[in-house]
Amino acid sequence: MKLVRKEKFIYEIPIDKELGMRVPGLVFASEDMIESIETEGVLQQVANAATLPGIQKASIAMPDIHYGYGLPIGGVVATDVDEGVITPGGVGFDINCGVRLITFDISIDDLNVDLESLAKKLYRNIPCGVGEGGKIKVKKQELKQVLKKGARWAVENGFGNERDLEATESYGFLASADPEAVSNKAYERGYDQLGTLGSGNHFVEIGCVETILNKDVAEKWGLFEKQLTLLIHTGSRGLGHQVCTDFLGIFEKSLLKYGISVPDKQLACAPVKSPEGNKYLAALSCAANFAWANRQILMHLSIETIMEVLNISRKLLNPRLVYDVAHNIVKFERYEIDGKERLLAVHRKGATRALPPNHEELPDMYKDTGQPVIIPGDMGRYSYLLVGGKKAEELSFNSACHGAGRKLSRHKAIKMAQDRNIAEELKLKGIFVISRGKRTLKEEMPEAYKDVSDVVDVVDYLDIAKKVLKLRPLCVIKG
DNA sequence: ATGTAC
Repeated sequence: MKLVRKEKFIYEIPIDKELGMRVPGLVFASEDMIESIETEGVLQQVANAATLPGIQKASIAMPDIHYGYGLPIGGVVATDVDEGVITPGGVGFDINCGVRLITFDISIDDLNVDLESLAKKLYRNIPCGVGEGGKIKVKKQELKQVLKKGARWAVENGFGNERDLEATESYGFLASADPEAVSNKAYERGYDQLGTLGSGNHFVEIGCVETILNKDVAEKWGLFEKQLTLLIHTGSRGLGHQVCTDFLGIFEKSLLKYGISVPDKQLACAPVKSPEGNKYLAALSCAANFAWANRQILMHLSIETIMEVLNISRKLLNPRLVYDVAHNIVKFERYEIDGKERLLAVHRKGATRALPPNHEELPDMYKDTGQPVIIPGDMGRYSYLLVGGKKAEELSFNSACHGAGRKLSRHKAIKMAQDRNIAEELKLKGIFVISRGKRTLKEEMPEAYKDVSDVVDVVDYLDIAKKVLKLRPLCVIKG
């Protein structure tokens, strides 16, 4: 695949008419990253996405990009709502997979419990693992309310407060949700999965602020060094997975009907303004709302556990949600294209929204600074908090990276880890990890990922999002 | 990511 270096950290895949590319590909990465990206057929996926009807400006790849279903994970594709398509491959199976960061009014110097007992208690109280349900069980009518209201449903049912909604992307729900668009099969998978973690790269992590990198913003956001933090990464579980599966099937059949040809079947799509496209948007929004309710409940369960173990009141602990971001989603957003304002369906698949200062969609508390952008790394090193930058609109439809990005496939990681005891290795570094699945820790070992610092450096340099602080993990719960 | 295969 032809790749042209345009300037530092910006590479272009020129338009290949034979392939049917409508726009170029655009890759944000360092020279070192380009080498690993080029080997996996990932760039072919970036080019394939550029053939989608209605795509605007470029098929965009973030520095944490890696091979995915249809489109790479770490991709941004914006299509015109009137002339373009919507595609499940551009969102991913785990609809509204995302991450939220919570801070506490407590320094790790004042922590009077050992981390191991905190990890054990969290593991006991957080349902985790593939296919696992939790204690919260809802019937169909109630689940419909969840799908309609998102995080608000959780708040109305005692899991959090109004301020949490202010500090959640889209205030924790998409109004385009229609519970009638969701299949019975998806409902079946959702009844007992509210407030559950799942598996794979999902986690609940207690950590602390290691280094402040932007004193001004950190101060405005009330963050300080050695501050105790909570990071939660999960999505819409089986329900969202089923919604994705359902519509991949529907779109594969409707391709012919709409005369759309795609270079890869996994790019199955439909016009945004078709009955199929509308229904996918309605169902995807339900799954997104389920995920926001899920993270809201998980936050509540985690905070209750921390209060119990630390034997501290809520008032003293003072849990505060910094922000909740979605990194697998499609959103309708307005952008100026060739001097004309247009409504675009911005697909972010493993990409985080990064709104710059003064953006109209920002809540008042983040108007002057820009949006908090949360970038989790691997469980053995660190994670980052950034803030939306000035070049995000011009370069990436207000999107940044979403994590460290896989360096090894799950299969390769397991093979390489062999008989190693990853939990024991991390314990030597002072990080207590408990996982339900035997293989999960091998798949998720630090070496399976790029160094998140290198990834974050790229978006920081390009002013897509600027670094605010670095977090360090202390105990991690995984599925 | 995922009732890791319907």
